[in-house]
Amino acid sequence: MNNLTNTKKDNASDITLDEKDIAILQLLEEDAKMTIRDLAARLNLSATPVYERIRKMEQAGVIRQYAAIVDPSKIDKALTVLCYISLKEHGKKAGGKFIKEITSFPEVMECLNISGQFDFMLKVQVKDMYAYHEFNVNKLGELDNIRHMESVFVMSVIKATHRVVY
Amino acid sequence: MNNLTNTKKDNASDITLDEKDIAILQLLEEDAKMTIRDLAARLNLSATPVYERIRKMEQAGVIRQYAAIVDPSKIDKALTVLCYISLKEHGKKAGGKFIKEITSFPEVMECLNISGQFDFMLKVQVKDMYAYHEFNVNKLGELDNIRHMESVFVMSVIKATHRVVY
DNA sequence: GGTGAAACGAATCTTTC
DNA sequence: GAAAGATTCGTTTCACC
Repeated sequence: MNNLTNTKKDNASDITLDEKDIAILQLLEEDAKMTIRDLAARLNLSATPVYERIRKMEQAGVIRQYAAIVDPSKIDKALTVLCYISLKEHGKKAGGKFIKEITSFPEVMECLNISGQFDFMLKVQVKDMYAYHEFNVNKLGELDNIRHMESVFVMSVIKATHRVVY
Repeated sequence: MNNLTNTKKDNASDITLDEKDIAILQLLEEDAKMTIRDLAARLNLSATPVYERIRKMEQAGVIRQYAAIVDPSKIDKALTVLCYISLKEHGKKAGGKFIKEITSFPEVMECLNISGQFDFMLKVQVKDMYAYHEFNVNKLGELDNIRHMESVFVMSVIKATHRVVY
Protein backbone atom coordinates (compact mmCIF):
# COMPACT_ATOMS: atom_id res chain seq x y z
CA MET A 1 0.00 0.00 0.00
CA ASN A 2 3.02 2.25 -0.06
CA ASN A 3 2.48 3.20 -3.63
CA LEU A 4 -0.63 5.15 -2.71
CA THR A 5 1.33 8.08 -1.40
CA ASN A 6 4.36 10.04 -2.40
CA THR A 7 7.37 9.54 -0.24
CA LYS A 8 7.89 12.90 1.36
CA LYS A 9 9.57 15.71 -0.41
CA ASP A 10 12.40 17.15 1.59
CA ASN A 11 13.01 20.53 0.10
CA ALA A 12 13.45 22.09 3.53
CA SER A 13 16.85 21.99 5.14
CA ASP A 14 17.54 19.72 8.07
CA ILE A 15 18.20 21.29 11.40
CA THR A 16 19.45 20.20 14.79
CA LEU A 17 17.46 21.49 17.74
CA ASP A 18 18.89 22.08 21.19
CA GLU A 19 17.05 22.41 24.48
CA LYS A 20 16.40 26.10 23.95
CA ASP A 21 14.80 25.48 20.57
CA ILE A 22 12.61 22.82 22.14
CA ALA A 23 11.61 25.22 24.90
CA ILE A 24 10.67 27.86 22.34
CA LEU A 25 8.57 25.34 20.42
CA GLN A 26 6.75 24.21 23.53
CA LEU A 27 5.78 27.76 24.38
CA LEU A 28 4.72 28.64 20.85
CA GLU A 29 2.67 25.46 20.55
CA GLU A 30 0.60 26.68 23.48
CA ASP A 31 0.47 30.35 22.54
CA ALA A 32 1.69 31.52 19.18
CA LYS A 33 0.95 35.13 20.10
CA MET A 34 3.65 35.13 22.73
CA THR A 35 6.07 37.91 21.84
CA ILE A 36 9.73 37.41 21.19
CA ARG A 37 10.49 39.58 24.18
CA ASP A 38 8.33 37.38 26.42
CA LEU A 39 10.02 34.25 25.11
CA ALA A 40 13.44 35.82 25.69
CA ALA A 41 12.55 36.69 29.28
CA ARG A 42 11.32 33.15 29.99
CA LEU A 43 14.42 31.54 28.55
CA ASN A 44 16.88 34.00 30.03
CA LEU A 45 18.04 35.08 26.60
CA SER A 46 17.94 38.33 24.71
CA ALA A 47 15.52 38.93 21.89
CA THR A 48 18.02 38.52 19.07
CA PRO A 49 18.85 34.80 19.45
CA VAL A 50 15.21 33.97 20.10
CA TYR A 51 14.22 35.73 16.91
CA GLU A 52 16.93 33.95 14.94
CA ARG A 53 16.01 30.53 16.32
CA ILE A 54 12.37 31.00 15.43
CA ARG A 55 13.23 32.19 11.95
CA LYS A 56 15.45 29.16 11.36
CA MET A 57 12.81 26.76 12.59
CA GLU A 58 10.24 28.38 10.34
CA GLN A 59 12.59 28.10 7.37
CA ALA A 60 13.45 24.49 8.12
CA GLY A 61 9.77 23.59 8.27
CA VAL A 62 9.88 22.64 11.94
CA ILE A 63 7.17 25.22 12.49
CA ARG A 64 4.74 24.43 9.68
CA GLN A 65 2.35 27.28 10.33
CA TYR A 66 0.65 29.47 12.87
CA ALA A 67 -3.02 28.68 13.23
CA ALA A 68 -6.08 29.87 15.07
CA ILE A 69 -7.68 26.83 16.70
CA VAL A 70 -11.46 27.03 16.41
CA ASP A 71 -13.87 25.18 18.68
CA PRO A 72 -16.02 23.01 16.37
CA SER A 73 -19.01 23.06 18.70
CA LYS A 74 -19.13 26.86 18.59
CA ILE A 75 -19.47 26.94 14.83
CA ASP A 76 -22.14 24.30 14.51
CA LYS A 77 -19.83 21.38 13.69
CA ALA A 78 -20.35 19.38 16.83
CA LEU A 79 -20.19 15.85 15.46
CA THR A 80 -16.91 14.02 14.89
CA VAL A 81 -16.95 10.68 13.08
CA LEU A 82 -14.09 8.30 12.41
CA CYS A 83 -14.69 6.73 9.04
CA TYR A 84 -12.77 3.58 8.13
CA ILE A 85 -12.43 2.70 4.48
CA SER A 86 -10.94 -0.16 2.51
CA LEU A 87 -10.48 0.08 -1.23
CA LYS A 88 -11.22 -2.35 -4.00
CA GLU A 89 -8.11 -1.52 -6.02
CA HIS A 90 -4.87 -0.42 -4.42
CA GLY A 91 -2.95 0.42 -7.55
CA LYS A 92 -1.19 3.75 -7.86
CA LYS A 93 -3.76 5.14 -10.23
CA ALA A 94 -6.86 4.03 -8.34
CA GLY A 95 -5.37 4.93 -4.97
CA GLY A 96 -4.26 8.32 -6.20
CA LYS A 97 -7.72 9.08 -7.49
CA PHE A 98 -9.25 8.20 -4.14
CA ILE A 99 -6.76 10.37 -2.28
CA LYS A 100 -7.33 13.31 -4.53
CA GLU A 101 -11.06 13.17 -4.06
CA ILE A 102 -10.98 12.52 -0.32
CA THR A 103 -8.64 15.42 0.39
CA SER A 104 -10.91 17.79 -1.50
CA PHE A 105 -13.78 17.30 0.94
CA PRO A 106 -13.73 20.06 3.60
CA GLU A 107 -15.53 17.77 6.06
CA VAL A 108 -12.45 15.51 6.09
CA MET A 109 -10.05 16.98 8.62
CA GLU A 110 -7.73 14.02 8.59
CA CYS A 111 -6.99 11.11 6.31
CA LEU A 112 -4.53 8.49 7.49
CA ASN A 113 -3.17 5.47 5.66
CA ILE A 114 -3.26 2.77 8.33
CA SER A 115 -2.35 -0.82 9.08
CA GLY A 116 -4.97 -3.45 9.78
CA GLN A 117 -8.12 -4.49 8.02
CA PHE A 118 -8.85 -1.02 6.67
CA ASP A 119 -6.75 1.13 4.37
CA PHE A 120 -7.70 4.58 5.60
CA MET A 121 -9.10 6.34 8.59
CA LEU A 122 -10.91 9.60 7.99
CA LYS A 123 -11.76 12.07 10.70
CA VAL A 124 -14.92 13.80 9.58
CA GLN A 125 -16.25 16.95 11.24
CA VAL A 126 -19.89 17.82 10.56
CA LYS A 127 -22.89 19.53 12.11
CA ASP A 128 -24.93 16.51 13.11
CA MET A 129 -25.93 13.00 12.17
CA TYR A 130 -28.02 14.24 9.28
CA ALA A 131 -25.05 16.12 7.83
CA TYR A 132 -22.92 13.00 8.18
CA HIS A 133 -25.53 11.00 6.35
CA GLU A 134 -25.51 13.59 3.56
CA PHE A 135 -21.71 13.40 3.43
CA ASN A 136 -21.90 9.64 3.22
CA VAL A 137 -24.45 9.53 0.46
CA ASN A 138 -23.42 12.49 -1.66
CA LYS A 139 -19.65 12.44 -1.30
CA LEU A 140 -18.35 9.05 -0.19
CA GLY A 141 -21.19 7.37 -2.08
CA GLU A 142 -19.96 8.90 -5.31
CA LEU A 143 -16.54 7.28 -5.03
CA ASP A 144 -16.37 4.06 -7.02
CA ASN A 145 -13.34 2.44 -5.43
CA ILE A 146 -14.67 1.78 -1.93
CA ARG A 147 -14.94 -1.87 -0.94
CA HIS A 148 -16.00 -1.47 2.66
CA MET A 149 -16.76 1.32 5.08
CA GLU A 150 -17.34 1.58 8.80
CA SER A 151 -18.26 4.56 10.95
CA VAL A 152 -17.18 5.06 14.55
CA PHE A 153 -18.79 7.98 16.36
CA VAL A 154 -16.96 10.21 18.79
CA MET A 155 -19.09 10.59 21.89
CA SER A 156 -16.78 12.93 23.74
CA VAL A 157 -13.34 14.42 23.38
CA ILE A 158 -11.25 13.61 26.44
CA LYS A 159 -8.07 15.21 25.18
CA ALA A 160 -7.20 17.08 22.00
CA THR A 161 -3.92 18.87 21.59
CA HIS A 162 -1.55 19.90 18.83
CA ARG A 163 1.46 19.59 21.06
CA VAL A 164 4.03 17.18 19.71
CA VAL A 165 7.07 18.56 21.52
CA TYR A 166 7.74 17.09 24.95
CA MET B 1 -3.22 38.09 25.52
CA ASN B 2 -5.28 40.54 27.53
CA ASN B 3 -8.67 39.00 26.88
CA LEU B 4 -7.84 35.91 28.90
CA THR B 5 -8.72 37.98 31.94
CA ASN B 6 -12.06 39.35 30.83
CA THR B 7 -14.35 40.67 33.50
CA LYS B 8 -17.64 40.28 31.70
CA LYS B 9 -19.46 37.31 30.25
CA ASP B 10 -17.40 34.55 31.75
CA ASN B 11 -20.10 31.94 31.37
CA ALA B 12 -21.00 29.99 28.24
CA SER B 13 -21.46 33.08 26.12
CA ASP B 14 -23.15 32.08 22.94
CA ILE B 15 -22.43 34.08 19.86
CA THR B 16 -23.97 34.30 16.45
CA LEU B 17 -21.51 34.41 13.61
CA ASP B 18 -22.24 36.01 10.27
CA GLU B 19 -20.48 35.48 6.97
CA LYS B 20 -17.80 38.01 7.82
CA ASP B 21 -16.95 36.27 11.06
CA ILE B 22 -16.73 32.99 9.20
CA ALA B 23 -14.45 34.56 6.62
CA ILE B 24 -12.17 35.89 9.36
CA LEU B 25 -12.02 32.47 11.01
CA GLN B 26 -11.14 30.76 7.75
CA LEU B 27 -8.26 33.12 7.15
CA LEU B 28 -6.95 32.92 10.71
CA GLU B 29 -7.18 29.12 10.69
CA GLU B 30 -4.72 29.11 7.83
CA ASP B 31 -2.48 31.93 9.02
CA ALA B 32 -2.84 33.31 12.51
CA LYS B 33 -0.11 35.86 11.82
CA MET B 34 -2.25 37.66 9.27
CA THR B 35 -2.58 41.23 10.45
CA ILE B 36 -5.87 42.93 11.19
CA ARG B 37 -5.18 45.35 8.35
CA ASP B 38 -4.70 42.50 5.90
CA LEU B 39 -7.92 40.91 7.06
CA ALA B 40 -9.73 44.24 6.75
CA ALA B 41 -8.49 44.73 3.21
CA ARG B 42 -9.57 41.24 2.20
CA LEU B 43 -13.05 41.69 3.64
CA ASN B 44 -13.56 45.28 2.51
CA LEU B 45 -13.81 46.52 6.07
CA SER B 46 -11.79 48.89 8.19
CA ALA B 47 -9.50 47.65 10.94
CA THR B 48 -11.76 48.47 13.88
CA PRO B 49 -14.67 46.11 13.17
CA VAL B 50 -12.27 43.31 12.30
CA TYR B 51 -10.47 43.85 15.57
CA GLU B 52 -13.76 43.86 17.48
CA ARG B 53 -15.03 40.71 15.78
CA ILE B 54 -11.85 38.83 16.57
CA ARG B 55 -11.92 40.00 20.17
CA LYS B 56 -15.51 38.83 20.58
CA MET B 57 -14.76 35.45 19.06
CA GLU B 58 -11.79 35.04 21.37
CA GLN B 59 -13.95 35.92 24.37
CA ALA B 60 -16.74 33.60 23.32
CA GLY B 61 -14.30 30.72 22.98
CA VAL B 62 -14.85 30.35 19.25
CA ILE B 63 -11.12 30.87 18.85
CA ARG B 64 -9.70 28.56 21.49
CA GLN B 65 -6.07 29.45 21.01
CA TYR B 66 -3.36 30.48 18.62
CA ALA B 67 -0.87 27.69 18.11
CA ALA B 68 2.36 27.05 16.28
CA ILE B 69 1.92 23.80 14.34
CA VAL B 70 5.08 21.72 14.57
CA ASP B 71 6.02 18.99 12.10
CA PRO B 72 6.43 15.81 14.19
CA SER B 73 8.94 14.27 11.79
CA LYS B 74 11.26 17.25 12.24
CA ILE B 75 11.48 16.82 15.98
CA ASP B 76 12.08 13.09 16.01
CA LYS B 77 8.49 12.03 16.64
CA ALA B 78 7.82 10.37 13.32
CA LEU B 79 5.59 7.49 14.41
CA THR B 80 1.86 7.91 14.92
CA VAL B 81 -0.12 5.06 16.44
CA LEU B 82 -3.85 4.76 16.99
CA CYS B 83 -4.37 2.86 20.19
CA TYR B 84 -7.81 1.38 20.89
CA ILE B 85 -8.69 0.57 24.47
CA SER B 86 -11.63 -1.02 26.20
CA LEU B 87 -11.97 -0.88 29.99
CA LYS B 88 -12.87 -3.50 32.52
CA GLU B 89 -14.97 -1.19 34.66
CA HIS B 90 -16.90 1.71 33.20
CA GLY B 91 -18.05 3.31 36.44
CA LYS B 92 -17.57 7.00 37.02
CA LYS B 93 -14.76 6.45 39.47
CA ALA B 94 -12.82 3.88 37.44
CA GLY B 95 -13.37 5.76 34.17
CA GLY B 96 -12.33 9.04 35.72
CA LYS B 97 -9.12 7.51 37.01
CA PHE B 98 -8.29 6.17 33.57
CA ILE B 99 -8.99 9.53 31.94
CA LYS B 100 -6.87 11.40 34.44
CA GLU B 101 -3.92 9.12 33.88
CA ILE B 102 -4.25 8.96 30.10
CA THR B 103 -4.42 12.73 29.67
CA SER B 104 -1.26 13.14 31.71
CA PHE B 105 0.85 11.27 29.15
CA PRO B 106 2.52 13.73 26.74
CA GLU B 107 2.68 11.03 24.06
CA VAL B 108 -1.12 11.02 23.90
CA MET B 109 -2.14 13.82 21.58
CA GLU B 110 -5.74 12.80 21.43
CA CYS B 111 -8.12 10.71 23.48
CA LEU B 112 -11.61 10.14 22.15
CA ASN B 113 -14.51 8.35 23.77
CA ILE B 114 -15.96 6.35 20.90
CA SER B 115 -18.78 4.05 19.89
CA GLY B 116 -18.21 0.45 18.86
CA GLN B 117 -16.32 -2.38 20.46
CA PHE B 118 -13.71 -0.12 22.08
CA ASP B 119 -14.21 2.64 24.61
CA PHE B 120 -11.38 4.96 23.64
CA MET B 121 -9.15 5.81 20.76
CA LEU B 122 -5.77 7.32 21.57
CA LYS B 123 -3.57 9.04 19.06
CA VAL B 124 -0.03 8.48 20.23
CA GLN B 125 2.92 10.37 18.80
CA VAL B 126 6.35 8.87 19.46
CA LYS B 127 9.84 8.61 17.99
CA ASP B 128 9.74 5.06 16.67
CA MET B 129 8.47 1.57 17.30
CA TYR B 130 10.83 1.12 20.21
CA ALA B 131 9.47 4.26 21.89
CA TYR B 132 5.93 3.02 21.35
CA HIS B 133 6.82 -0.28 22.95
CA GLU B 134 8.23 1.59 25.92
CA PHE B 135 5.06 3.66 26.14
CA ASN B 136 3.00 0.51 26.04
CA VAL B 137 4.93 -1.31 28.72
CA ASN B 138 5.76 1.51 31.11
CA LYS B 139 2.69 3.70 30.84
CA LEU B 140 -0.32 1.82 29.49
CA GLY B 141 0.95 -1.35 31.15
CA GLU B 142 0.77 0.34 34.54
CA LEU B 143 -2.95 1.06 34.21
CA ASP B 144 -5.03 -1.58 35.93
CA ASN B 145 -8.39 -1.00 34.30
CA ILE B 146 -7.60 -2.02 30.72
CA ARG B 147 -9.50 -5.03 29.39
CA HIS B 148 -8.29 -5.04 25.81
CA MET B 149 -5.99 -3.04 23.63
CA GLU B 150 -5.27 -2.85 19.93
CA SER B 151 -2.72 -0.82 18.02
CA VAL B 152 -3.20 0.51 14.51
CA PHE B 153 -0.15 2.07 12.91
CA VAL B 154 -0.23 5.13 10.71
CA MET B 155 1.79 4.42 7.61
CA SER B 156 1.37 7.83 6.03
CA VAL B 157 -0.57 11.01 6.57
CA ILE B 158 -2.66 11.85 3.52
CA LYS B 159 -4.32 14.90 4.98
CA ALA B 160 -4.00 16.64 8.34
CA THR B 161 -5.64 19.95 9.02
CA HIS B 162 -7.12 21.79 11.97
CA ARG B 163 -9.61 23.62 9.76
CA VAL B 164 -13.16 23.15 10.92
CA VAL B 165 -14.73 26.21 9.30
CA TYR B 166 -16.03 25.69 5.79
C1' DG C 1 27.21 30.77 19.99
C1' DG C 2 25.68 34.84 22.91
C1' DT C 3 24.54 40.23 25.05
C1' DG C 4 22.60 44.83 25.17
C1' DA C 5 21.10 48.89 23.23
C1' DA C 6 19.19 51.47 19.71
C1' DA C 7 16.33 52.52 16.01
C1' DC C 8 12.46 52.34 12.23
C1' DG C 9 8.34 50.82 10.41
C1' DA C 10 4.42 48.43 11.36
C1' DA C 11 1.36 46.40 14.36
C1' DT C 12 -1.96 46.47 18.29
C1' DC C 13 -5.20 48.69 21.12
C1' DT C 14 -7.88 52.70 23.11
C1' DT C 15 -10.48 56.58 22.58
C1' DT C 16 -13.38 59.60 20.23
C1' DC C 17 -16.30 60.77 16.48
C1' DG D 1 -18.74 51.48 11.31
C1' DA D 2 -14.17 55.36 10.66
C1' DA D 3 -9.99 57.95 12.31
C1' DA D 4 -6.29 59.15 15.05
C1' DG D 5 -3.26 58.71 18.76
C1' DA D 6 -0.38 56.18 22.24
C1' DT D 7 1.95 52.16 22.94
C1' DT D 8 4.10 48.01 21.93
C1' DC D 9 6.13 44.69 18.81
C1' DG D 10 9.02 42.79 15.05
C1' DT D 11 13.07 43.33 12.81
C1' DT D 12 17.72 44.75 11.70
C1' DT D 13 22.16 46.47 12.94
C1' DC D 14 25.74 47.50 15.76
C1' DA D 15 29.88 46.82 19.03
C1' DC D 16 31.26 43.54 22.10
C1' DC D 17 31.94 39.14 25.10
